[in-house]
Amino acid sequence: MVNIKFPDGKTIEYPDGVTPFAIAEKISRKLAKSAVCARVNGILTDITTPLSGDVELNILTDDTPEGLEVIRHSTSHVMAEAVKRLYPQAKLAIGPSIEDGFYYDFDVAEPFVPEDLPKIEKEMAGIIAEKKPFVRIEMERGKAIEMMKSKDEPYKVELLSEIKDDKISLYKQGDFTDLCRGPHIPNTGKVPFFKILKATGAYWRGNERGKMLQRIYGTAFATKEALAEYLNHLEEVKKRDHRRLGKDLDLFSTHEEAGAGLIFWHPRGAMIRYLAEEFWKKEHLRHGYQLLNTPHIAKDSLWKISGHLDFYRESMYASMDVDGMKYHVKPMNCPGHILVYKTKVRSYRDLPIRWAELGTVYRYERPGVLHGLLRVRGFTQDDAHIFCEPSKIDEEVLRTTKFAIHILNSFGFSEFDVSIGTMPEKYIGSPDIWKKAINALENALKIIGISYTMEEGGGAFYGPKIDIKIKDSLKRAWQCSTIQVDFNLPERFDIVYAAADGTLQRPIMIHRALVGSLERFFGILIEHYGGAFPMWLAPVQVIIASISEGNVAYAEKLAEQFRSEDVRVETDVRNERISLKIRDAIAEKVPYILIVGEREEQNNMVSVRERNKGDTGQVPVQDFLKKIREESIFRKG
RNA sequence: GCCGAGGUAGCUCAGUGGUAGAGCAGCGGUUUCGUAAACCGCAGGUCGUGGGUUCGACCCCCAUCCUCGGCUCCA
Repeated sequence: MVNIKFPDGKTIEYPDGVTPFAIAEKISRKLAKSAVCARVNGILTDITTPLSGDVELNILTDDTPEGLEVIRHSTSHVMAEAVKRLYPQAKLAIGPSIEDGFYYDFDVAEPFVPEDLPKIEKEMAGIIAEKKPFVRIEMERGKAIEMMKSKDEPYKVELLSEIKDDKISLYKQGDFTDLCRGPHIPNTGKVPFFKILKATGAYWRGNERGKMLQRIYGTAFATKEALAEYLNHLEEVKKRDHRRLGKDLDLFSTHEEAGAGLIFWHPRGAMIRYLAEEFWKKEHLRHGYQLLNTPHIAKDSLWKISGHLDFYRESMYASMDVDGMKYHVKPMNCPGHILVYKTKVRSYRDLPIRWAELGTVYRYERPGVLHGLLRVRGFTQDDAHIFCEPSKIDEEVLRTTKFAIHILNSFGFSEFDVSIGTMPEKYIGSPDIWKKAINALENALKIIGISYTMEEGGGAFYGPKIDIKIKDSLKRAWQCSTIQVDFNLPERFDIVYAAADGTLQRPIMIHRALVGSLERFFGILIEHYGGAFPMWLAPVQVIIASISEGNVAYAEKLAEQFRSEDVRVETDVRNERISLKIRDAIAEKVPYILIVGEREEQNNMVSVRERNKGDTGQVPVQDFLKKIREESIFRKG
């Protein structure tokens, strides 16, 4: 007999060799139907594995995260079988479940083309209809290697030869056998609602110099609704794509003539940038920073001292000749700030010095990685460098982190993922000094009470860092803030301050960016708001639309009045119907549309149409102005 | 950088070895209109760029630039 302990604490006896599935059937038909796998004494297993001894049992249904993962993993096996049926020459690599779905990598002579995907989907449907059981097979590693050799699956052989255990497991459905830890769903008929999404290239084991394989991505969900919802979500993401909205809303462009990854800000985009910059500068001044401006190019001697020519060369553009000397476009602002520091003797009384600059830098990014505003070659960092006494490092990191969160909050973000990056392989400075810095970062985060993760090896070459990722309205995470301690540059540039005891001491430097880069953050903002910017950032806050020719003068008079009060207003006095003007203004995602005709003109009123609310009726002009004046100040989206 | 897909009018897209198309936007006219598309007309393209094959290339081939989906990278 086996004693089964259930999650609710009850223990029931079953005959030896009973399977979780049989137990589920006993409990209810519904449970048996939705059961996907089981957790037996904490270990995920097949639902068909016989049980013995005393076990704690969790039956996992298709609506649990583990259940869904198993479903997706099994679907990847089904897809692999389908591919092998259609393309017998294909070699299998790996096929895990991932967030939101799964993929499988194949080595095929001809890359998959989009037309292949429906064929594969159809084949999968056939396999699913066959309801073939997933059978777990355990065997000696050597035997498995033999088997995969005989099947001519070199990638599986390679994987097997690296596994430490002698006993390995395989899963078989019909004639298709794959190396796999499991668990799996009981049979292929249990694959619920799936979709193949795309085929791409991917390196074997992620190695750039390795073989390029072909990867097929797909997803699967327990219910039709969940799949539909996910596909819907993908549509929503597409609709909010900043490249799409950037074009539709006339915010920015890139140009083949100018080069890849170089952004041109159009009037409306530039207005949003101006508003963001203005806010950013004011907040910095309020938080104890001073502003700096430094040049875009500098002689290679500067980059030699900073170490960039040694450590950052791949990301720097080639030098240009100026009077027989080599100059480089700057990839970072820090050396410039240090030069300013060095212009006079600094006292401990001057510290901390906090210098901020919206500094434009240029970095070489490989052509394949460029992406709209999110990955570019020229961008403006919202940079700052803090020079402080070593004893003040905790305090400054704390301050900076709080400030970062304040700024991000102001732009409408309130969820964060925080991590600390530790010493990478390529680094400068002593390990001891690194340890100290990491402690400082951890202390600061502990004091604030933010939870964080450690990213081993995730630091910059010159020091450890705190990274803050924001979550946008679609729950996607974006790296924005970074706070980096630097024990190294002060050393390289030999910067000092006069301490209280009259000795010269080395300050600590903290590099930090809050929104990261203006280009990237702009892209994030566009997607976060779906182009519908809050009042304080909206490039056009109000469109005044005239009903007919007779009201044009009134519309323009109002616009002039609004403009004099710093309202960002435009008029639409085209010879068009009001419904067309409303339609166009809605497409531009303008917060307020004011409709003015005879009725409004006579009483000095406006008819208000609010974004997302529709027609909200007539109000006196002064009332409307008062309302939007207040809204324009309000931040946090 | 690697694998794949793509680049035709301002935008979205059709076309396919034999004279380059539509809708929207633009411009002109008519209409003067009350909350998500009035009507008529006009104009707009060296089909990303450079070579090649061909009697003839938007179409086929090569190179190159740019974009997209991934991989890799991301101080």
